[in-house]
This record gives sequence, C-alpha cells and structure tokens, in this order.
Amino acid sequence: MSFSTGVFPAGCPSRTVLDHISSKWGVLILLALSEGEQRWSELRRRADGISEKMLAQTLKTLERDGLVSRRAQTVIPPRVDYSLTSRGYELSALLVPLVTWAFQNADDIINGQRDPA
Amino acid sequence: MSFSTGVFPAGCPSRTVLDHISSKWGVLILLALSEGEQRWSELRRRADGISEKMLAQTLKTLERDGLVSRRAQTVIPPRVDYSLTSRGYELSALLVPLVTWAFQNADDIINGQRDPA
DNA sequence: CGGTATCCTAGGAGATACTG
DNA sequence: CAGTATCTCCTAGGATACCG
Repeated sequence: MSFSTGVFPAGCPSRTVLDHISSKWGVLILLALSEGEQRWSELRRRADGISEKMLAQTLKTLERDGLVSRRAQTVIPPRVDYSLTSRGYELSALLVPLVTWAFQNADDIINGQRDPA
Repeated sequence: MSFSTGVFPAGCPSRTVLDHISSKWGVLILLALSEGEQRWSELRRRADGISEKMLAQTLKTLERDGLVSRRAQTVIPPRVDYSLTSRGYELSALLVPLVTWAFQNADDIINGQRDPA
C-alpha cells in the first residue's frame, strides 16, 4: 500500500475529506445520487429521516468539495437537480461496495451482539 | 445493484452498522488494524489525535460488532492486543480503496474550494 | 500499560415557521 | 418546490484525574 495505512496527521486535508464523505448523511446522499440526477424532494425521501437543514448542509458541503453539482432552473414552481460530478462518481463507485457489504452483514452484526454473560 | 441503492429505512440495522464503521474514528482504527495486530498504545499513536475515551469507546463498539477482537494477557505490565476478525478484515478491504482515494484527492478537494466570487 | 470515571462544552441535528 | 432562519436539545468528544 503506497500511502502506508498508518498514521496520517490530525489536521491534514485527507482527514477533512474523510469526515465529509463519512458523515452520517454524506454517504446516503452520494449513494442516492449514484443512481442519477435527482431533485431536492427526491433526495429527501431517499435519505430517509434527514431533516431539511441537514439535507441543505450536506449538499452544500458536497458541492464545495466538488463532488456534487447543482443545477437550478428559475421556473415556477422552482426546480433544482443535483447530480454527481465525475469526481463524485468516482467516489460513489468506492462507496457502493461498502454499503452493500454493510447491508448484507447488518443483521448478523446486530443480532450477534452477545452480552458478556 | 441488488439492494437498490435507494431508500433504506431510518432505523434499520444497516444504518446502525454504517454509523459504526463511518464514525470519525472507526475508519482509522479499522485501517490501522488492517496492517496487523496492535496494542492499545500503538493504536493511539496511529489514530493521531484520538483521546483515550474515544479509543476505548470505538474499540468496544467494533468489538461488539464482531469486527475487532481483543486479546488481553495478564502480565505486569499489562499487554492487550487488538486485531481484526475475519469479518473486520473483509470490511477493511473495502475501506482501504476509499481512504486511498480520499488521501489522493484531498488536496485537490480542499484547495479547489472556490468561493462564489 | 491499559484502561475507567467524571466533568464540561462545541456543534451536530431535529422541529417549526417563514419566503421567493 | 426548494429552500433559509431560528431556537433548542442532546450527545459526540476532549481534558483531566485516577485505578488494577
């Protein structure tokens, strides 16, 4: 492994990036968008349980990070579509196997919770 | 994609699992351990910036999840080694590419932060 | 060395109400 | 529809001190 999986310092950019993409909602949004461009309201449904505030915040962060792009149309009623940038798509490709794994192993993991009898 | 990357409900096990493994420190610990068994103090150095409290807490969660196993030797001075279970190893294999990507793209992402001039 | 126990606070996160 | 503003609550997480 080239970056030597070991220590990387506390304040370095990779830490920040890691925080953004492994944020509670970040993963879910990225994942939802990996299926294609979607509107605000659709994202809200997909990231089940997210509040408007968190959706807005997460989308902004991801946009600033250049992972998501926002396309607004000034029509009535307003319509805004979000999609992955190419970089975002690259990332989502890495995220999908992870979530798939989590999904497949979730029941085992949670049920297998043996209390230290 | 079999699980249909879309909605998965708010309280379901996969969400919990996702939270555990995408916790701020979870990733770092899992990653450090992917290089092999390590002692408490070594993990502390590797997960640069982690507090004792968070290290203990994270390790417990990961242990409960069956991802990490703990081997204590009752000697003086005490020695405790942590390592990945086979399931943990499976997971870390998915995490490594993700972190590698984050590491490689971090500077671009953080620097490219164009203020909406 | 490998932890617990305790205290404390910044900000993550939800609820509600309002706007272009 | 697609947000912003505000208020509040809660807990993740750090600092410190102590223990087997």
